[in-house]
Amino acid sequence: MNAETLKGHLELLLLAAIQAGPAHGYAIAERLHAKSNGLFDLPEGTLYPALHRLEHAALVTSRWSQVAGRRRRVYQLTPKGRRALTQHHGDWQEFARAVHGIVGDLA
Amino acid sequence: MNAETLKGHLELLLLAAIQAGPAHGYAIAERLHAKSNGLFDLPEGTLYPALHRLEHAALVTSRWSQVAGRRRRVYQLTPKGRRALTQHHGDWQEFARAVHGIVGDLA
DNA sequence: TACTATGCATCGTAATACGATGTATAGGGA
DNA sequence: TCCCTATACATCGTATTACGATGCATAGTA
Repeated sequence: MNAETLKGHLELLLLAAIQAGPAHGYAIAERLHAKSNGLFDLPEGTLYPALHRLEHAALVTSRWSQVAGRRRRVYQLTPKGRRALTQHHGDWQEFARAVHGIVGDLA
Repeated sequence: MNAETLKGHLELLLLAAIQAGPAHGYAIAERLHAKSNGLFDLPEGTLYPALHRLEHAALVTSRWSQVAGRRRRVYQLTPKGRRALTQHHGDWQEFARAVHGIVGDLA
């Protein structure tokens, strides 16, 4: 997948993945990978800074968890995050409709 | 519209707009504006560098034109540009399907 | 006269995705 | 035992990008 394709939509995807239930970074990446049929495969350099941005923006909170000797940072949506997700979702639909209106002629 | 939303999809939109028929920069922006119901309103700082990138990549060619005392640079798709458009269109559909698969649960 | 629309262009900035790299644990295969 | 892979976190530096600001020029309109 083109590197630039994701830009501007990553936040939506992460929020949506977390909305499905609290999860740590690795699990979030796996959810996105599975639900996209393998299209999305977030590298660490993309995933973790993005999660930190979400937390900094108070859209998610995190807590440390210890599972089988491995530490995990588990993320959860805040009410603000849920609102942001709704907003992003609407924006996405509007954007996708607009793109379709332009390239739809080709189909 | 969020500034980042467009990222990575601008090339597709421009190619699609030009595919509808040769056009100069201003006209291309108007087509996108109209076909998106006003959502896309490309500023010059976005439009012209992007067109230059397309030409540099040999996806479009340009020729100068003089209309009513105003000079215009008219862009046209190359065969390579047409192929790129097809490719981008496929990529877009794949991407949009994947996003829908992830956020679709919210609807 | 001044403003708006048309039409081109470039520079600098901020944001972003990501490759590379590093650390650490657990488990399986050679 | 040794090594590789998967899991799990993190940061740094780079390239790319969209875009605001700015500038130039013409035509029409208020």
